[in-house]
This record gives sequence, structure tokens and C-alpha cells, in this order.
Amino acid sequence: MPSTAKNTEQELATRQVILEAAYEEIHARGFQGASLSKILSSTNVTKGALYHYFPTKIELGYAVVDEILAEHIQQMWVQPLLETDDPITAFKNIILQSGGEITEEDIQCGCPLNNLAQEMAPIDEGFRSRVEAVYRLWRKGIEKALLCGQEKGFVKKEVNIVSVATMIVASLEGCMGLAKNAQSKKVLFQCGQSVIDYLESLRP
Amino acid sequence: MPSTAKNTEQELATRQVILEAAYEEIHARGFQGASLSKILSSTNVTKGALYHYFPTKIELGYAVVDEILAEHIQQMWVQPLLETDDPITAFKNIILQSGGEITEEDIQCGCPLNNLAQEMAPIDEGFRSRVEAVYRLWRKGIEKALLCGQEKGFVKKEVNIVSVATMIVASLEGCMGLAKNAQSKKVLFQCGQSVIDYLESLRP
DNA sequence: TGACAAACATACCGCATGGTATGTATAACA
DNA sequence: TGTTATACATACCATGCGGTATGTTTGTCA
Repeated sequence: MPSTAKNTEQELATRQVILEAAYEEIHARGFQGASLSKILSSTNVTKGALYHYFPTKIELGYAVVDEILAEHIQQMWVQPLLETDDPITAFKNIILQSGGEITEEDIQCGCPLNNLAQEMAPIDEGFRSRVEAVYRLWRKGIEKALLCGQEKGFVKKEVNIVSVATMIVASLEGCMGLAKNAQSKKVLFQCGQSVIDYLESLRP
Repeated sequence: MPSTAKNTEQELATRQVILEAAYEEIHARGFQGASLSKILSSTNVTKGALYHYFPTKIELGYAVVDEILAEHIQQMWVQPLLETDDPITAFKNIILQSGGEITEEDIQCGCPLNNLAQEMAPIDEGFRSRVEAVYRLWRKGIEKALLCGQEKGFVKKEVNIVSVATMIVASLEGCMGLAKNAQSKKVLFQCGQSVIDYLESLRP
């Protein structure tokens, strides 16, 4: 990205429009399947503008992970956990809330983070490390919340916090993955309920 | 596939060589990223032979799901469960055995079934339904084993078998998915242990 | 006010890709 | 022995892709 002394609102707006259109294309088609032409035609942006802000397609993809996905996980899945002493209840609420808001289209496209992980991790180290950073953010947030919950007596003392945090993320992603292929809200809810049951089993 | 009154061994062998090479390319690069040229150059097969057996790239992909992936799940993950009355112990053994045999390369490529599910489900209904059939096979196998285990007193009577079977598959796939992106056997084992703990919690 | 750079816009290019058209060797069969 | 279908092999093609080269407009600042 070119950096000026003064970045006007318009400049940043164009960049943001590109980023968000790219996010949606990648979400729907995967990174390799995403077409720059389609990203452009879904907006009013031209190829010149795109390459003005992003040197290559892959750098555009990196920016989507760094700026959109990381932010999304942080706001949706981490922050609410840290605002309470009872992480299990908080987590349950997040799951139920996400389940309530989700559309059939969302289910079809799955978790954008998991999508990129599965598609790109073996192919491109830049993607892998960036996605890993987001997962790390997520897990560390859960770990912190669980630890706090343990101290306040809302979580069993015996559980291995690191393992449990990993298991929670894994089961959530697995859950979304199955529901995505089944194209079924029912599968998502059923599986989400099992995750909640698992969470409840962590109470003292 | 052309069907003759008498399919010689050689004919079927060529088809099988193509199928297995395709499986590996798809496993490593994904379906969209898989290159027919690379599949051919990794074998001694020409494009003529490939298009003799498979009308299009996508039909080749379908055959990989139907013939290779389904078989793999059946033999590796379903059959052993049905040969015992204690499915929890059997499952634990499968997980430990898989973990023992797995290579770093396997981890990098992830679960081929989950890969295709995440990549292709929103894009192509043919893939989605075929992958779904394999997942169904898997879940139904687990359900059957759990039911049998319940009758023989190896599994809690209270658990909802359908939900648990879904949760098991989801957490396993999630587990592999995280380990794949982390490129870490440690993450796989740590997460696998949590799945085993979950399984143990299902005992009476 | 003129120089300059940022912010685009347009036209074009090379390349890898999936797919096809055509040729050929071999074996079965009438 | 001639015919025919199978099982490949080779050469080629159209297309869409990421990327680039070259304008053009607009705002800033000396």
C-alpha cells in the first residue's frame, strides 16, 4: 500500500471496498478459485486501482486475513469472553447468538478462516502463518478466559486449559465444516449443542 | 468409463493408476488447484488415456470420492468399530493407531475428505452430495457401534447417539484441520487426546 | 502557476489450463 | 483375412487468468 502523509477518506474507502469484495469472493470461491475480474466487476473498481493498493493477488489475500478475519474473530469470539468471569456461560451465549444470526448462505460458505486454512496451509507459507496467528489469537483468548474462570470458581480446576481451548476451536470448526457440507442448519445446531454440552462438562 | 464384456487387468490398472495419482494431486493442491498435466506427468499416462476413462476433470474428482475416499473411511474408521462390543475402546485404538502411523506430510495435507468438503461443497453439488454420502457412511457406522455399545453396557444410556456421532466426526475433522494449519504433530496429539477424553466421558 | 506525485483507468500480454481432434496399435470376432 | 472397437498417443486449440505498460485526472505544494 502506498503511504502518503495524508491519506484522504476516499483513498482508504477504495482500499476497503476492494478488501471487502475480495473477502466475499474468497469466502465463496476459495482463494485459488477467486477471480480478480469478478472482484472488480462486483464493485466499481478497476484493475488499475486494485494493483495500486495491492502488488499481487496473494498480498490481497494476506490483507484479508490480517485485516478482516483477525478483526472478526477478535470482536465476535474473543472480546465477549473477556468481559465476564463465567466463560462457559459467555461461550454458550456466543454460540447461541451466532447460531441465531446465521443464514443459509453463511452455512454454505462456512468459516472463512477454516476455509483458508484447509485450502492454503499446504501451499503457501504466508497464508499459513497469518491464519495461524489468528488461530493463536483465538486460542489464547479462550485460554485467558478459562484461566480467569478457574480462579473465580466457574471452571473445574483439573482441566488442562491449553488442551481444552484447542478442543473447543477444533470442535467449532469441525461443526461448521460438517454443517457446510450438509448445507443444514439442523446439523449446525445439533453439533453446536454437543459443543455446549462439552463446555458444561467443564463446570466444577 | 467404457464398459466391455471383458475388462482386462491392464485396462483397469491404467484407470487405477490415474485415480490414485489424481487422489494425491487433489489431496495436495485441492481440486481446483489440481493440474491434469501434473497428474499425467507424475505417471506414465497420457492425456488420451485419461480422457478415455474420464470424460471431464470433475468426473475424475467424483470417482476419487466414490472409489478412494469412501473405501478409505470404511476400512480405516468404520469397520474396526463394528468388530467389537466396546466402541469407545475401539475408537481410542483407531485414533492412537492413526496418530502413530501419520507422517508430517500427511498432517500438512490434512484429511482429504474434509479438504474436498470445505473447498467444493459451496461450488459444486456433485461433489457435495458425494462427500455427504461418505460422511453419512461414517456417522452411521459410529451410530451403529454406539448403539451396540449401549446395549452391551459399554456406553451411557443417556447419550443422544446421533448427536454424539456427529460431534465425534466434527471434532476429529476440526482436530486434523488445526494440526494441518499448525503443521504440528503436537497439536494433533494434544487435540486427539481431548477427543479421547470426550469419548471416555461417554462410558457408564 | 507550474511541477510533481498520487490515484486511478484502459488496453494489452504471456501463459497454463481443461478439453478436443485426429492418428495408431492391438486384439477380438465374423 | 478383413472389419471393427478398444485403448491409448500426439498435436493442437480456445479461454480465462494474473499481471503490466501506458495513459489521464486531480490535488498538493513550492
